[in-house]
Amino acid sequence: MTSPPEIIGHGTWYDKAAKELIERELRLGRSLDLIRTESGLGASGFPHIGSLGDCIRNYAIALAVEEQGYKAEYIAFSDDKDGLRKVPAGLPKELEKWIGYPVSDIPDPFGRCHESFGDHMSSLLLEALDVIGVDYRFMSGARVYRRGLLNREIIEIMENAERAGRIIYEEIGQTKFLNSLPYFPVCENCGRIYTTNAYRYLPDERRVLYRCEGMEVKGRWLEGCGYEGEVDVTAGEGKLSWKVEFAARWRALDIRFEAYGKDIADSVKVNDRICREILGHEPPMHVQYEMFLDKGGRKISKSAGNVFTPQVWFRYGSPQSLNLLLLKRFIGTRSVGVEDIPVYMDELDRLEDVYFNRVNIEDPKEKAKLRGLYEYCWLLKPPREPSVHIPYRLLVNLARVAPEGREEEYIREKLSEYGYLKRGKRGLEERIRYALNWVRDFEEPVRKPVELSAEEAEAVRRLIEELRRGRGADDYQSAVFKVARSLSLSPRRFFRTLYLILIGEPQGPRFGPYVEAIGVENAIGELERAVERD
RNA sequence: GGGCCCGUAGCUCAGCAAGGUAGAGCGACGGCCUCUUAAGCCGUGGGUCGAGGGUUCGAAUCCCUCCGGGCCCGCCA
Repeated sequence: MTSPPEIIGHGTWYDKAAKELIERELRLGRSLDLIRTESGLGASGFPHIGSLGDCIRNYAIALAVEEQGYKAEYIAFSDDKDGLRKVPAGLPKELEKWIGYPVSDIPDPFGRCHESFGDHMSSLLLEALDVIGVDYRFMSGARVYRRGLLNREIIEIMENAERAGRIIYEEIGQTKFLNSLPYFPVCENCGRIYTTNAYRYLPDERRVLYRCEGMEVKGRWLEGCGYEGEVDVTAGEGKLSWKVEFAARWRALDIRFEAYGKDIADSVKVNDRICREILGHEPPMHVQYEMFLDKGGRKISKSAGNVFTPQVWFRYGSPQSLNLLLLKRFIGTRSVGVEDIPVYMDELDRLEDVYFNRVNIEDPKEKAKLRGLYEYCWLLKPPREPSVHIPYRLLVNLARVAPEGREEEYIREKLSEYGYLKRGKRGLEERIRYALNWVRDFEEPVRKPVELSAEEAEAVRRLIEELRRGRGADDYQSAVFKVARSLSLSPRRFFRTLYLILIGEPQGPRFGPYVEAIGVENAIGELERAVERD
């Protein structure tokens, strides 16, 4: 009640969770030499913003643990032994033939840039982690199985498969593993992993007997090849079902924390019990969060198949602004789209103002939280100086009207005029680039031919004459009124026409200075084209 | 069938971890550039925080019930 507001770490949710995590490990009496967090990286499709969220949040916990004075490590585990279930949007239909194959066995559809389909997909996510500056230890599921890192766990689970099947049934009502082993061998005949049914385990040889009988994948029946075989479960020729695999990973890799999306909540629930009851190991601390949803409606990028990827975000916004989206809240379903990027860019500026004491926050708890959030957006390596702050919308508006060929120069001039550059220009170049990308990608097609009435065409012709005679911004500005008066045209309407011709918008910057900025010859050129077309 | 989240200004949402005077953006409205151009600037209005109950000196925030909306999982991962 009246207790002083004791602030943990940087005052954020992450610091509190890290503290709980450490207290839990102390209670369990486990070594605190190295606290590992983990997240699984899907490798069967384009990494979505949410995939990055899995990584960043688990990494942020690792950072928070380090802030409490312990060593921590974040493991990015690629689920590349998983089979392909669906051809991702934007990729050729021919890939259908690879459905059911482990994604690490499928050739890279983009050519030779990566070893496999799975490798290509997970590397997209790793690239994003590198851009953001996440310090991770990468593990490939396929390689982990091949190197036998999970062998002890696989054997224990196979030996107790019946109990595992019962636990799965009790927790989520799934009957499949009452009759099958929670292990998917890669079929030695056809190479697929989802079509096999492992029905018997031979403990002495550590082999499973299986039939390639087929399985329903995403509502479609995937026919098996009928092959019957047996495989050594320690040879990396297959994988554990997700229902038991997490548990194996947690113990073998000594994972102490894993936050997960609610889509895998059931699997986590089952794996917690498997881990405790079969592997005799206390599972990691968990936090469940909601999903990020696509807003839809807006085309993002053809090559990415309309998936909202981190790479798309980086075209229009900074890595830190993306971190802000991913870190600021842990709960609540959130629909995200590119249209949200400006909001997060501006919000990050506000946080930066708080961090550098440019705005005062009375409540110390509130202040600590906002500062902490800012620091986590920078992964605890905040800059020493603030960047230049410009409302994103202003940049976009300037980018929209900037004369072709000298966009950056024009924007810099205007910003300077508006007084935005007084406190330095740190990060200005990137901001201009984001805004220009935004305009190029989302606002280009508005420039359509302007239909001119005979009167308007005449006005434009007269204006061209005046502009040729004029000498400077004031002359150009007056010319508009002069011409309008001479033809008893409403200046308002005439301006509208001129802006439509020059920038494709009914309104724009002050005419005279703008003509000077883009070069009077260029302006005349545009106007001539408009009358000729007419 | 099982589970999770949300409901706050006209709209979109923040605030909720750890209770202390209700916030932002957009829109609306009014004003500002001395030749009828605003992307800009200044200002105004606007909310019984879904409903009810509980805890508390104090609840948007914690607990319970209900109503409304959304999402995830259901023999894959």
